[in-house]
Amino acid sequence: MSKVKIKELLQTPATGQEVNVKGWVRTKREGKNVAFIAINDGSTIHNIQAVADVQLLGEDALKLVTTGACLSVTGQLVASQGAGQSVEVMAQRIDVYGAADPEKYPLQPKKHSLEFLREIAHLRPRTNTFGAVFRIRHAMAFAVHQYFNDRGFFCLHTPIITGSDAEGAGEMFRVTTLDPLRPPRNEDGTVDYRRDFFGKETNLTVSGQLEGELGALALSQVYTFGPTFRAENSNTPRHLAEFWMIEPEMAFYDLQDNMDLAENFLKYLVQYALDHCLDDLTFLENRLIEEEKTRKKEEQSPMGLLEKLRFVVESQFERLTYTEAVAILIKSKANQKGQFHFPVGWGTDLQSEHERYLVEKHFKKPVILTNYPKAIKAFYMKQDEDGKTVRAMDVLFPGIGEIIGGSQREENYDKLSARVREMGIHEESLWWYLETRKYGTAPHSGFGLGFERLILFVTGLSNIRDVIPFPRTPQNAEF
RNA sequence: GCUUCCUUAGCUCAGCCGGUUAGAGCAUCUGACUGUUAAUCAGAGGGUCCUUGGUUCGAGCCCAAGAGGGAGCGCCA
Repeated sequence: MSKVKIKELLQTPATGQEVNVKGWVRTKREGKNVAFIAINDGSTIHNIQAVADVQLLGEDALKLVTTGACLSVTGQLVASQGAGQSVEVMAQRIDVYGAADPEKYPLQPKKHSLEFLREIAHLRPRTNTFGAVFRIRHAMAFAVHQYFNDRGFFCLHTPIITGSDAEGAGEMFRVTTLDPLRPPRNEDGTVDYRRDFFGKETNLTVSGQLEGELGALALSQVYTFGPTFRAENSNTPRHLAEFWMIEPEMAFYDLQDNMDLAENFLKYLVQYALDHCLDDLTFLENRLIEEEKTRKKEEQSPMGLLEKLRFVVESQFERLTYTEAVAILIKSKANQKGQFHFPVGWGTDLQSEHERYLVEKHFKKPVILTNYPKAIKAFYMKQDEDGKTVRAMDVLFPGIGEIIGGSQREENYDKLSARVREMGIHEESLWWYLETRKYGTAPHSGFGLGFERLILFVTGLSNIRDVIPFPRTPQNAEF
C-alpha cells in the first residue's frame, strides 16, 4: 500500500481498499464517538476527510490531532455518509509526524487578512488562498515554457550577474566580494574595483534583454525566464525588488509581429489557467466575492474573476498609437472636467491615471499603445521614419497597468550608436551589443512580461507581495 | 523618495466629550452531543491598548518623536 496524493484519492472510486494519506490538518470536529479530520497535502485545494473512531484510536492519540499538525493516516477508502464529499478514509491508524500547539499555531480555522499572512510567509502556503496562488503560479510557469517550446523558441539562460551598467532600466544592486569596511582604493580614494572578484564593477541584472538579443541573432527565436532585480525604492502593490520576467526576443519580427505574439501569448496563458486551474480559480473567485461584500458598490468590480479571464481571452486587444491615445485623453470628459492630476500633452509620458482611463473607462479592455516619443523610451528602440517616435509597445491591463513593455529593436549600427551617444551612455561598455549590428544585423523585436503581474491578474489578488512566495521589497527581506 | 491612513486579546475589530474594573465576534481550552462540513450548545482562560517622552488631578483617547503595516503618487515589469 503506497501513499497517494489527495488530489488522486478524491477521484478514486471507493471500494474499501486500504490507502495511506499524508498531510496537514485543517480542522478537526470531534463528537463523543467519532472525529472528523480534514487533511490537505497541497496537491489540490480540496481536503480529504478522515473519520476516526474515538474508541478504536483512543482519546489520547487524537489529542495531538489539531489544526496544523502533520499526519499519516492509514485506513479504508469508503463512500462518504456525509454530504460534503464523495469519499473519505476510515482511519485504522494515525501517526503524528509533527504536532502543532493549538494555543500557539498562528493559522486557525478562520479568515485571516492577507496582511497578517504576509508576516507569517513561512506558514501561509498552508492556507487555501496561498495554496491556490502557488499552484496557479506553477501552472503559469509551466505554460510559459510549453508555449514557447511548441513554437520553436529556445530558452536562453542569460546572466544574473552583469558587468553592464548601461541597461538603463533602473537602480541596480551591487555584487562584490570586497570588504565593505576596508576596500582597496585607488590613489584618488575611489574604490579599486580591479581587485574585486570580477575585476570590475558588477551588479544584479535588471533585464536579460540585451543578452537575449544576442541569442535571437543566432537562434532566431529565444526567450529568457529568470529573476530580475531592481533597487528602486518603490513602495506600491505592483513592484518588487526581486521579480521574475519573461523576455522573448525574435529575429525577423517587426512591431506588428511583436504585438501579435504578445497578445496571443497572454491569451494562451490565461486560457491555460482556465483549462488547468479551475478549482483554484473558483475558490479565488468566491473569496473575492466575499471580500467585495465589504466594499462600496462603486468600488466593486462588474465581473467575477472567471468572467474577467474569459473576457480577456475572447476580446481583441485595442491597438493604437501614443499620439492617438493622447488625442483621446485630451478630448476626454475627465480631462475637460480637470479630473486628471497630471496634464496630458504630446511628448510627456502617460501617467498611470491616464493609462487607467484608457483601459478601464474608454476601451474597457486590454490596450496596446505603440510608437511613443523617442525621448521617453530606451536607446535600443527602433526609430520611426518621422524621427520623433520609436517602435515601442506597452500592453496595458485593467487593474494592473503595464503588464508588458517591448519594442522593435534598432538594427542599424549608425542610428543605434548615435542614440547611445545622444543619451550619454558609455559606448565602450556596450561594444559586444553594438557588434551584432555590425555583423549580420537583422530586424528583430522582443518584449518583457512581468510574471508576478500576470499572476496578479490571473488570481485576482491586488498586492504583488501575495503572488510570490517570499517577497523582496524595500526594508523587507525576511524569510 | 513624496502624500496619507492605520497599530487595542492568537486573528478581525468596537471603545462615546479625556473619567473609576478595556469589550465583541472568531480562534483556543473544558463540558455536552450517535456522522460532522470553518459542526452546534454551555462555560472558562486570554491585554506591555506598538515604543519612548510630554500635557493633565486623571491618557487606549490629546501632543511630539520613533518603529511596523496598508493605500495613493513617482520609477517600472
